[in-house]
Amino acid sequence: MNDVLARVGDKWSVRVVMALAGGSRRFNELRRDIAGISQRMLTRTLRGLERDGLVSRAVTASVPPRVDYALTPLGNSLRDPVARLGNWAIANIGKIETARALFDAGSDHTKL
Amino acid sequence: MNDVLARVGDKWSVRVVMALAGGSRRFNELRRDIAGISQRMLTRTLRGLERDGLVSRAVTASVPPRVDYALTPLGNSLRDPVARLGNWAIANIGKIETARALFDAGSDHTKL
DNA sequence: CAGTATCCGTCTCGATACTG
DNA sequence: CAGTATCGAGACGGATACTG
Repeated sequence: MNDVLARVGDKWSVRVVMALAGGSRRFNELRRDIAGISQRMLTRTLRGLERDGLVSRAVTASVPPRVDYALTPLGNSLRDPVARLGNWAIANIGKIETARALFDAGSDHTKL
Repeated sequence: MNDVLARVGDKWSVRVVMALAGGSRRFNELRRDIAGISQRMLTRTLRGLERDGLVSRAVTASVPPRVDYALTPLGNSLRDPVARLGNWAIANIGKIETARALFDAGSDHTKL
């Protein structure tokens, strides 16, 4: 279970899954959608997700080449738990940052 | 938000939060409950969760020393999303391992 | 367009040993 | 009991260059 959670907890994996939530995307579309990801990391993340059966890869032999990525049913089943976690993070990021500031300022963490 | 997800999605953090879901636990109780965690990783994970205001740390000065960890209200609000993620991982670990085996056996991508 | 290959610094993890 | 200190292997991630 640990390695499964590691995949899910990876920041790039989460962003790729979220980017594919709306439907299939091509490589460079993903690259544009996911700000800050390098080509290398996008490739590696997609391979990892593909290996785990969460993402499908469809190659169209043409010039220029075309590769479409999409969530598999398994990948889709991950959307809900990931979205809930994401929503929690968005809702509570303020509290967490406050707690961090307090903790870092002094050992006084009796609040929160 | 990435750093929040990093903390929350971290495999050890998830397991610690799940272990504390039933109530407060002492250091070595957690160590026993969470199979495979090293002392160092448990300490680091607890510090991280404490810093983020998700876990409280109560020291009882005695011999031997006693330290109780528990979820804060904020930590408790995390229980549900984390449990969903954990349940997803437990429910789908079989499918993922099958997918991995297929992927690794099939096309030889040497490495990732 | 969609990758691979390579280099390289940084960070993480786990094992081990020691302590109040 | 509940940590801290230290160390080395390896994973991670960015930058860059090249290719079918």
